[in-house]
Amino acid sequence: MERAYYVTTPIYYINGNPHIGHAYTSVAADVVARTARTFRPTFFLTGSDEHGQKVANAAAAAGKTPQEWCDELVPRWKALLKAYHVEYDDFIRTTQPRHMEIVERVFARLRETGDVYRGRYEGWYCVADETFWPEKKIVEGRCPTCGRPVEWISEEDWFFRLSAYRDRLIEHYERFPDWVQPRGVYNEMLAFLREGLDDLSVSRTNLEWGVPIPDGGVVYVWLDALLNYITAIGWGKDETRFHTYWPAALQLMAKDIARFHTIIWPAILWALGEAAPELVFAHGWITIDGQIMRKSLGNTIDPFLLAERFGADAIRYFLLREAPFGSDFSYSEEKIAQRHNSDLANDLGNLLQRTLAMLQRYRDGIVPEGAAAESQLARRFAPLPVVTRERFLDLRFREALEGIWELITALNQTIDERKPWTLHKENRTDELNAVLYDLGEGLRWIAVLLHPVMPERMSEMWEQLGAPGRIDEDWSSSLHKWGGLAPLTQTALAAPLFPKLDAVVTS
RNA sequence: CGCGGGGUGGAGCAGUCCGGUAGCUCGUCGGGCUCAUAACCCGAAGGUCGGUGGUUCAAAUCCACCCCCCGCAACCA
Repeated sequence: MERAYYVTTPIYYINGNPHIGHAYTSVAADVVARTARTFRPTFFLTGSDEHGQKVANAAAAAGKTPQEWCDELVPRWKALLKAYHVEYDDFIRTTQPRHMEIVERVFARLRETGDVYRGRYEGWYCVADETFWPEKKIVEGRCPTCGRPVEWISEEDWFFRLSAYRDRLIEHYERFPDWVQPRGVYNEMLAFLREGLDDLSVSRTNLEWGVPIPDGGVVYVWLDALLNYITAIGWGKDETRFHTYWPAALQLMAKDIARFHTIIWPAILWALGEAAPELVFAHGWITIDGQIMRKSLGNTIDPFLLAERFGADAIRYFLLREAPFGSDFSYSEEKIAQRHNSDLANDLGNLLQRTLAMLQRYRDGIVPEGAAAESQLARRFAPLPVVTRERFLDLRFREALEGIWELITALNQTIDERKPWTLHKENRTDELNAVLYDLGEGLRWIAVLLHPVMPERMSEMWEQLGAPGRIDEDWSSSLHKWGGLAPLTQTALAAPLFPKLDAVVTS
């Protein structure tokens, strides 16, 4: 089987409800996956991380068993993905046998190879916060966050020999300077490596909610969770399938968990004799008034409400257009509304509307024969599909969208310059037909190119144009040349695709 | 202490790696058009690119120092 394009999101930790940040990562991964799918085998994995202390606590607080708690929450996360039109190929749960069995085997194997060994973990521990604190953070024997006295804990644990992989990691970073992106994260991780690495404790003796270790305790959730990326694709079970996907083409996440994916994860993979992923991309945070969105700050955004208010496609567009992917960016409903109105309603939606209205008025809604090959637009935008695909796959979403918007602007300019209403009045039929055809064809291109970002709305547009074939075909055939819109097709003027939002509702 | 990110016209941001007329969106002002969701198109005003010094024929971009904002400082995930 042909090597597939394998893309992953983190598996989401379900100790609470999803917020817009979760949708952000998933949407970005979805756009990449949808783009890849148009021309090669693709596998998009997402899922849920269900073990660990916090889930156990959340469940206990709700008076449920951890498993009950997870079973109730998972549908909510799947609903989020559905609400945002995220089309994943598999959703893995770390409580599934297919995952847990493999985690047990990995743990056993790492013990055999000596990468996991018995050691003693000691440190200052705050019972209330369930957190270990480094010596220098302790304030007069008290927890720096809650102020309660900390205890000295000393227990037997299993350790992963992370320090042994330090040199190889540094080498890998130097040899593949693009394997971690964006650049800032790469620099930070490399600097961290150079400071030195300690071994990592990978067992928890005082916890039961996790993958059990034969001699007692459970596997540390991060080791458990990271392994999902390979348990889902058949590691240790189906070598052929596994190697069809691995190494992953793209592992996507927010930058707060970059360290786990760019230092611990490759070391684990190497310990298992596997390759590191090809690209780990850690994107920025969504901020509100310069503050990080956090449950504890009470400023999280309910993604379901947001999708309802603006439409999922408009939010998808906003998230990817507003800032360069990778940097933090500040969120506000006002900005969403502004983007929606100026880019989607005014530039794009109105372009579709005026085009269909003219087709309706001058040609009974029938696409005319056009002098397609000689079109200026055809020549100017011929390279756009290749450029756009490249940008989507490189996660330069903003640049990709800006490029597509050049076509939208060019079509609006064309209307202004060629004045179809004048051509009609003066009975200059050939010229009018050529302009109308160009507009229809340009919109067909736009629908195809924007489909990965706004699948629902672009499919509607596709139908209104009466375009032939499938919108998610390989671009090298659907956009091979200017002229794919079949003449004599019936178009359908409909209600505005992106109705303008009058007032900005602030919550 | 240290590490990382940021400080660019009224607002929000590109550009900085690989020096060479400072760009985009929104807003403002003026004009055009009437096919269209009071939308679209054209033009204008507005910035000594945080500060100081240095390298250079030339610096937002490279180097040094300083100021301000934010994050990290690891085994909670």
